[in-house]
Amino acid sequence: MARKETITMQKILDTAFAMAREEGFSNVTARRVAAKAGCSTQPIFRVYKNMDELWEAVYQKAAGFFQDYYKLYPRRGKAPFVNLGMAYIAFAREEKHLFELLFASGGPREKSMYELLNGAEGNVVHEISRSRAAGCADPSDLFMKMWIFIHGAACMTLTGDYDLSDAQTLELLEGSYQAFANRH
Amino acid sequence: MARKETITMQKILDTAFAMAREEGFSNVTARRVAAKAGCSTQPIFRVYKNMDELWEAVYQKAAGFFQDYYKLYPRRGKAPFVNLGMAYIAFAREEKHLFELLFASGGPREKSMYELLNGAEGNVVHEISRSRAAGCADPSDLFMKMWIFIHGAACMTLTGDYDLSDAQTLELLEGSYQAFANRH
DNA sequence: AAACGTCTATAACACTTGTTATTTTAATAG
DNA sequence: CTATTAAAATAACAAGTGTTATAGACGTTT
Repeated sequence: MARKETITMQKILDTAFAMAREEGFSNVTARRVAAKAGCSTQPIFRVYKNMDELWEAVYQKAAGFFQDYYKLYPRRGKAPFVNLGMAYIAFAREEKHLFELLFASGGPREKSMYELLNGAEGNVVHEISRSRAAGCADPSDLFMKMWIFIHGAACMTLTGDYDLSDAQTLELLEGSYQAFANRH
Repeated sequence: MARKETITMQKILDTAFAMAREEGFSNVTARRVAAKAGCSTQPIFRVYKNMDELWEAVYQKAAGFFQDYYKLYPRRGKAPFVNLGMAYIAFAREEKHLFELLFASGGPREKSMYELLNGAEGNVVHEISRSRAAGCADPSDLFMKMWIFIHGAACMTLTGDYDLSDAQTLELLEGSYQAFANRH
């Protein structure tokens, strides 16, 4: 009845996501995706209404990718905030382009960090509740401070102003956590 | 002997800088600058070899702008790091596009933050020396932690995840400074 | 007033972008 | 084997980019 589909939606999305990951989100253009997928631009616009729709799909895939990354990252620290920071900073170092897209671009597409973390299984919000149950006086203040600190370190990896090993980062985060928690 | 110059280098640079400040660095294109300056693109390429040269000049002007901003910002905190943080975070809030260009873009043009701050008069490096003289045990560790924290808060203003008043920020920074300083 | 020299404007080139119209290809149904 | 039908390729359009060649405008000098 008709010709067989060779370029699937999945293939286009995977290609576009790989490009966003390796070359940066701004390099995900119609012609470049087509070239990397080994086809013309036409199949893209068959399965996606326009590029905005593909970009949105790439963003969502990146969000899921981070959540998996966070979920699977080894818990080496004592406090949940420390583990969150370790995963977040490692993600910034190892997935610079995705980190920029998700957490540092400031674009309109961007979810809030809270939302993005809350979506992950084993999410940090549960861990905050546990902190409160464990007797922390002001967990939301601690959360904010740790979050600012973690985000700062992660963003500095993008500009090359932060380049510490995992062991050093672990020590840094443990120390900061203690410093923030042991007050008033 | 010749026609009078109407579009000066200064006018072009001022126009381009204003655009970078108000509309973002990526909107500083040859035609848009020309339109805003009320001329054709030709005068731009008379005084600048190419757009890269103008962009570099805009970047340098932004760097000087921040240094003036930092120098003139009122010192309301007790510690030098707190004052640095207040100015830095206020700059991120009030000059989003310039902050992104200078401190959060990750581009190849970017100076290190240390370099950028060190260039300012009344620079923070002097203030660190004073901290050491004042008896702080490990000023470079304190500097790093405060710097990470300050940078984190500033970057969060870009994504809308940090929106505290000056008074709240002052309290936050004073608290963090105390937390970081009272450990070793 | 005429000529010269320099600044500006106009127009064009080559390239990239998203998007769409048209044509070709291929697989199935009769 | 032919006709149908959907997918893919080709080509084009309109808008944007940096850059450059050409033509025009203007002030100074002779």
